[in-house]
Amino acid sequence: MLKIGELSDRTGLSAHTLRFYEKHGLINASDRSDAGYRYYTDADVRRVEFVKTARNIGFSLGDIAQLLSIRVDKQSHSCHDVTEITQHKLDEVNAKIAELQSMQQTLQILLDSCCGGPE
Amino acid sequence: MLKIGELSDRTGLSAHTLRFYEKHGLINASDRSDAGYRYYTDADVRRVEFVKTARNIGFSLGDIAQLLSIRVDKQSHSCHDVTEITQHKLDEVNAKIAELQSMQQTLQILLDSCCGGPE
DNA sequence: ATTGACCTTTGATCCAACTCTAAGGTTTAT
DNA sequence: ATAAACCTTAGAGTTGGATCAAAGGTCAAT
Repeated sequence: MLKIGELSDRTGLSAHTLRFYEKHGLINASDRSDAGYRYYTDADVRRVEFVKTARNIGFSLGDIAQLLSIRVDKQSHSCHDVTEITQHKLDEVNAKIAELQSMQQTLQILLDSCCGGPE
Repeated sequence: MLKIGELSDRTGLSAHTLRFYEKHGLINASDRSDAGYRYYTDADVRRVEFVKTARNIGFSLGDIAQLLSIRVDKQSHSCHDVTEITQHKLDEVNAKIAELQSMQQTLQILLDSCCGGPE
């Protein structure tokens, strides 16, 4: 079981930010000490990593909460809900990939055309 | 020549946002009327589209300003500068694509495993 | 048992990127 | 020439996400 500082070290997010995420329903400590210290498990580390990736991609905290809730207990969502939300996010992800690939091309052309390349 | 409202219609950004972008050095009107009305060309439309794409991908306004300045007049930057900045952004783009693809996979698995699939 | 590094909470503060408001000037069509 | 639909500016307000501060409690090692 990790304390918040150790989780912070392991994930690169500050303890501040981890508490902030908790307040927004993204990451709950698996346990608390009598004094209230948060204790985290390896599963929590993976959860934090998922949040990091999703944030980095550009999902909002609300979006991430939704994805996590599906990921964790699919049972409690109707099949239709899961499909709808997930498919929607998947569409967004695919659109972003397409835009990034177009930007990638633009940048590559810029790079190639600079030094000694054709204008 | 388009007025700001027409540019807004054409790009889907509000006139507010277009002025805001101007204040931050991203988009300048090609011309002004005597009364100060902004007038835009087709090149300006394309510039706005570039900004939109870059924002959507997750670049900050500062990043975009930098990219635009390179795009517009490569001459005034040293070859080394252009290479450095562009390569850096390219690396970022590639990293984002990788993250998105990993998220894509996660979502796809979630989707497949839901209705009738294996847990 | 005391020190220093950790932890707790509540609430303030910061930043980027908008978004809107107020007070007023301009165009275009009738 | 007047109404409706535009445009101008400066500056204030909002939102989401993150970060900090104050005041104090806890833990591990000496």
